[in-house]
Amino acid sequence: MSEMNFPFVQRIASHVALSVEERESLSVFSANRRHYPPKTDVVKQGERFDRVAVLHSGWAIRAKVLPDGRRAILNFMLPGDICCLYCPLTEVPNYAVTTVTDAQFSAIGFDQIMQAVRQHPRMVAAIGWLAAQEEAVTLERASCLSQRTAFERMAHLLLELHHRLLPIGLVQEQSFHMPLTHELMADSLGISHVHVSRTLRKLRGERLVDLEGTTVRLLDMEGLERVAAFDDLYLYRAGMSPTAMSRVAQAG
Amino acid sequence: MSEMNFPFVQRIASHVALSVEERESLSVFSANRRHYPPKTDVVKQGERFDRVAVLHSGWAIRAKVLPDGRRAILNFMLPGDICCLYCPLTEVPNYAVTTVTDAQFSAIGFDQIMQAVRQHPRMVAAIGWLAAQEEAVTLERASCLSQRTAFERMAHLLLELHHRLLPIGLVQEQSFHMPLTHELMADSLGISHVHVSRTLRKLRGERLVDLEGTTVRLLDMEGLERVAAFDDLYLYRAGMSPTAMSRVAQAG
DNA sequence: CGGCTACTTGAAGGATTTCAACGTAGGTGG
DNA sequence: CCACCTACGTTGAAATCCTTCAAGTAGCCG
Repeated sequence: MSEMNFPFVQRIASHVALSVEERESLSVFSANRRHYPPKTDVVKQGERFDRVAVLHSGWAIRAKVLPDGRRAILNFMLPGDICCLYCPLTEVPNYAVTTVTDAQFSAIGFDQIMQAVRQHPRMVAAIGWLAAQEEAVTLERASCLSQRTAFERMAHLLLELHHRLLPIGLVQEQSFHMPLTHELMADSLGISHVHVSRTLRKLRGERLVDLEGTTVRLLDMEGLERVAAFDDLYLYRAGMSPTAMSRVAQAG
Repeated sequence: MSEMNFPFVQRIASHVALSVEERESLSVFSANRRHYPPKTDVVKQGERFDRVAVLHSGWAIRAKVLPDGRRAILNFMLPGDICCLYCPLTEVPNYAVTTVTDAQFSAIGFDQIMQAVRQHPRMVAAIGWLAAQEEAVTLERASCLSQRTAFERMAHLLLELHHRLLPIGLVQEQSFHMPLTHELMADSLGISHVHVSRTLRKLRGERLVDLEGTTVRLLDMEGLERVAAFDDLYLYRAGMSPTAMSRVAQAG
């Protein structure tokens, strides 16, 4: 086995203690690894796609596009993220997955996953854990759109990215690389790109964050969390409990 | 087996041809059926809950509440809906499930589900189908919040409810019972309850819908769909393809 | 009948969008 | 190397959508 430590494995391993064999079994999620240039559709909305996708490197978005061109970004995908878990079933996703930067994806067939699950029942928990996190991120975004002001949403987004980049080693001293245009943030936060600019300015003005090019530095985490009503529990940081583990591992 | 035709089964059967045995096997989802009065928490946000919930009758909401009391309704739950699919894993949901009307819920243990799956591998597809629909509804709601105006959102909500109530026999001649207060709609659409009132008035003014008490009548479906940019494909009405069926049924 | 909850309406205010203009940086071809 | 182009970011001013506040109505239930 080549490199058994890509972000997907990294994230799971931080929640579930994996045996060497289990770890190797996860390599199916690294199969068919393929490179995509920026702004490329990996999965097209409304077109046939019957696999599960895993992002290994780079940033991507999952988005719905309206007939008139308006775009809603459902969530940002970071290395190790999974998506399209129901595509083997529905065969036609109602959202698109599009790269933001250069990115590497795997598209895994359902049969390959089930084979790994049969060998190692705990795979169900490993996959489910990532799926639950994807759901959690998306639901919290919906809650932002529904209830928070633009200012609060922006603060929340930066904290969310911080908390998700941390476990895959992409944060150094409260700062991280964020390769997003204002338009991407706008479509994610449900505001105009002009207002993104103003909102970021206000965050800087209040000494909550600092921006240098594509680098974000969170100057005042507590202040941000207060502004955003950020509750990091929603990301299930605690890890998987032994009881949940054993309950779900019965699956095989 | 008592009554093998509750909405949960009804909806699955309309997508998957079920054998008598499979149908009976689905009765695990009717176990522990329990009644809840209106405005009662079935699942509490942040408190332990490690089962899968199924709504048999009545209306409910799935919502996130912010520390300061603001509430985002993620989706409305209708008879036959499933939720908390990841709760056996996460053990602590980051959302609440609350009844709107009198309602009957089942809470099913993960082991019971897996037992049914072992007997009838197609159960995976049946459950997955409902889960995919829940996800679809929630994502479309997020897209409404992100990109649509209050007017469009309201039109979209009414169409969504219509399309979801139809397959469980709760629509008569374009009209249906909607036991929602303006405040519930407001928290779902991300607008104030005052603006819900005005928005409904406008919909009536344009002869798109008619309201009598809690009964909604859609007067102009095409007009509504145009206003809402409604694409009913997102609900996967087409049903499950044989290829998807066989692919996923390998699970057992 | 009183008290509650839900709905409605008007008026004022605030948050956000739109429009328009300008600045900057990077990439390409002459 | 410069000219040009395009994509991205910024800023101001006006317009719009929506919220908040306040007050009034209607229905329901004790």
